[in-house]
Amino acid sequence: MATDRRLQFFEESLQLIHHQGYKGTTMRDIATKLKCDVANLYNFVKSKEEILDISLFRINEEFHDGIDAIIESKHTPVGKLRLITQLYVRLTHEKPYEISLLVNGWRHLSHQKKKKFLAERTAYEKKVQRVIQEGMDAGEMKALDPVLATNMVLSAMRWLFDSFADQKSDWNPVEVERQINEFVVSGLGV
Amino acid sequence: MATDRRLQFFEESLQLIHHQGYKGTTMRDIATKLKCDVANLYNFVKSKEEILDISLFRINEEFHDGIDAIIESKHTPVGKLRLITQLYVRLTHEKPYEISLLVNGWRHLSHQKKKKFLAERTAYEKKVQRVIQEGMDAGEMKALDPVLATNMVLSAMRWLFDSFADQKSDWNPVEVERQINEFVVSGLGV
DNA sequence: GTCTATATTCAGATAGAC
DNA sequence: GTCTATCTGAATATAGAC
Repeated sequence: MATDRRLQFFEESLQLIHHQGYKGTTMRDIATKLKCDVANLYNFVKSKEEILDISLFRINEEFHDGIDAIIESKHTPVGKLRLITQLYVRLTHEKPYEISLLVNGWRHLSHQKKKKFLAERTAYEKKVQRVIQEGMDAGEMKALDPVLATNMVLSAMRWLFDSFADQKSDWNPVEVERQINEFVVSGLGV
Repeated sequence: MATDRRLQFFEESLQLIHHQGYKGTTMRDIATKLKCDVANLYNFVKSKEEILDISLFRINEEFHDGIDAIIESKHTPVGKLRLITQLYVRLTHEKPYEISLLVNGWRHLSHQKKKKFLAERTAYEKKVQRVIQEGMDAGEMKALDPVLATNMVLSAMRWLFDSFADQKSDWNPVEVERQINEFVVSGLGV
């Protein structure tokens, strides 16, 4: 089917981009993987840039929608933080190559798109920061610098996409999530 | 002086590589920054690849030597882990653009060099893992998966190079290190 | 160490036939 | 949707004069 081919095009592209980087992946590399000619690829996107744009902003929106749902929920700050790490682990397990774009690929967006991405990223980091700040105010978490604490929590999970993308690793995502939460919650806990 | 120019060449190169990526940085970009012609750059290195090779393996060795000194010291596992995070924060503060290579740039090493780098990195992650394992065995740290715990601890600091490289941020590295240790030690603590 | 060429290769993208 | 052929620009690197 036509859309199957399109789907395969995006899948193979993102895998190559993860392993070789965006600039290190050529349209020829992708065509070779799909066993077709370079010209074919332009049936699916009108430029190489579109592969990055479309994939990156789609996963970005999915992640941010998830965070918003959690923040609007009725949970304690610690409970919300648990759900946020759970969301991140689940998304990363399901779509490691997409998450790879949020970690590394974004640097190669065009100037305007990069500005948009970074503004959104900052806004969502602030939302997580607010959860942590509330936890500190409520005495549920120890008083660290909230910016620093937010960076540590989010960064502590930023190796997962690489590990989930790797065929040789076979973490159980539920167990990973449980242990990450134990680390993060007691790391911030009073 | 001649070596000044060479030093400046490496500094500007690494800054550009940090911001634009290795493949995204051209010899032309570097020449423009140095206000000289592209041909000049080949006075300092015989290829673009050498910029990466030389800088990356130099900082790698510095980091690994530091870890070895800590591991051979007479400290408890928690004490050693503290010193390792302290070393990482200090190095990252002093040389954010070099650390950027260890986090991202390594992917663009040639096949053989990449193999060598990854083998060394794995070996040193195992050394840190052994410290954490000893902490768990001694009852100083809670029983998490040691591989997972090691990844979380190291990954939790992996945003610092980006922040230290950024002119707008002005973290106090000593205070950063203190808070990271509080997070990490109580994150792993029983 | 610095420049002015210039060789060579490779990348993204398009035209047009089937 | 697929191919062949091709354009255009850009990138690494070198030769050789000053």
